[in-house]
Amino acid sequence: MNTRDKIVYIADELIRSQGYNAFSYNDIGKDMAIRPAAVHYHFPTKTDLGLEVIRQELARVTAFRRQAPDGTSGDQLKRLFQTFWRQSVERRLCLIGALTPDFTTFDDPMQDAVKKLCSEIAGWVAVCLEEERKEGRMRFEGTAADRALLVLSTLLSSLLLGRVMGGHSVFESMADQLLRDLGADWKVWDLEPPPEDYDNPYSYI
Amino acid sequence: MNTRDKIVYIADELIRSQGYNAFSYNDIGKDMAIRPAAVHYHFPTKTDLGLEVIRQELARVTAFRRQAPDGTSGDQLKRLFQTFWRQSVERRLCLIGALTPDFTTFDDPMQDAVKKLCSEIAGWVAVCLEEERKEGRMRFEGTAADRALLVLSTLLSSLLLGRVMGGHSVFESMADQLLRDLGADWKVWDLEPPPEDYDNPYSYI
DNA sequence: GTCTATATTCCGATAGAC
DNA sequence: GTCTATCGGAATATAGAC
Repeated sequence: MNTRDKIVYIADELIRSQGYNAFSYNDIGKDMAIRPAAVHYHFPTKTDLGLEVIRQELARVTAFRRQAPDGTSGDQLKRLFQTFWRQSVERRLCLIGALTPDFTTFDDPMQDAVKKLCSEIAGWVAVCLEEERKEGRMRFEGTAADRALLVLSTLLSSLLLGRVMGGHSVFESMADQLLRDLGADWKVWDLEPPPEDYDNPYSYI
Repeated sequence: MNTRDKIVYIADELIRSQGYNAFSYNDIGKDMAIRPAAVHYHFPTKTDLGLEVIRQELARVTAFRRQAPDGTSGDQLKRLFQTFWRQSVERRLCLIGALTPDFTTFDDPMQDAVKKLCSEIAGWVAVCLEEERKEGRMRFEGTAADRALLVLSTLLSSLLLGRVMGGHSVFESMADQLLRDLGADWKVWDLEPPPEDYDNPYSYI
């Protein structure tokens, strides 16, 4: 992995574990044994770096969706839950949960990117939910877009609360209730242990 | 209101609108027309100030619960939803949503206080949910404690996502789904407009 | 091209004036 | 007691060495 990608990788991890405003170029430098200023060569401003972290995340989601066969919305949702499960175990947040709290402190380009991140992810989940409902494998009232926000919220908050209230039992409990409310025919416990061989292990969202 | 309480009041507002790590003593000073260092007289360290913000919030919740008549768990939940509705309109976060993302950057006393904040609020909601279920006014599977986390998560995230994805329609949609899943006999739209005459208008949680 | 040394600004915190 | 002047350090960012 080249220096530039390594910087993005570490920034991604730091954003999820400490928050965007709490990490510094110095933190990145320490992890890579380079000076903070060297990071500025690759990403002149912190916004440049933040935008790239978000861009790569969205690229991974897009790639995943593109290579997913038709009619696998259920599997895609399982993968989503798996990913959050893994984040929970490693006590990290998803990008949405890590970035939205600091939203008002961002400059315009970052705010736009965060908006796009949220809407793209929510849109993906909505498509999956709609198909699952159409196929009779899930049931819910209202629009799929509304329901997608509820799903995302629960997953997102389970990571926030899990870190504070001890253990990933929080994630498991909340994901379980969520799936029950949706009438899903699978449970969190059915899932494989979250895989560790992603291109970027902190994917997706 | 004396200087000390005014500082706490403004700190509370800044934490909810910008996040804990993003606000400074300088921001407080600007709002009050005093120097940043004057704030240090009242609260030597930022932790001292953060702890007081949390303490006052919990005191308000405790006072509210104490003065609430028996058998009003439904009304208490309505008040909770009302409060979140108001925060949503004013584009602020609840304290839990504002503090938990920065959790790993806090020192021990702040971490303990945030833990206590979460567990106290969740405990309150759990008691209300349990009573509503017992009285047949709500229905859900699993423990009330687990369900309380789901309720809290949804409310919390609706504020996070609402600021980003435009308008309080996010809160209204999510709260509506939440109440439907619980089988509540009331809807968000039934609630009075959120009152503005609290001791501290940013209450509770 | 890539990184180091350095500047600048702002943070939280202390010492001391009134 | 209450607040102002100021410190030491860390943050982002720039200028220039290799």
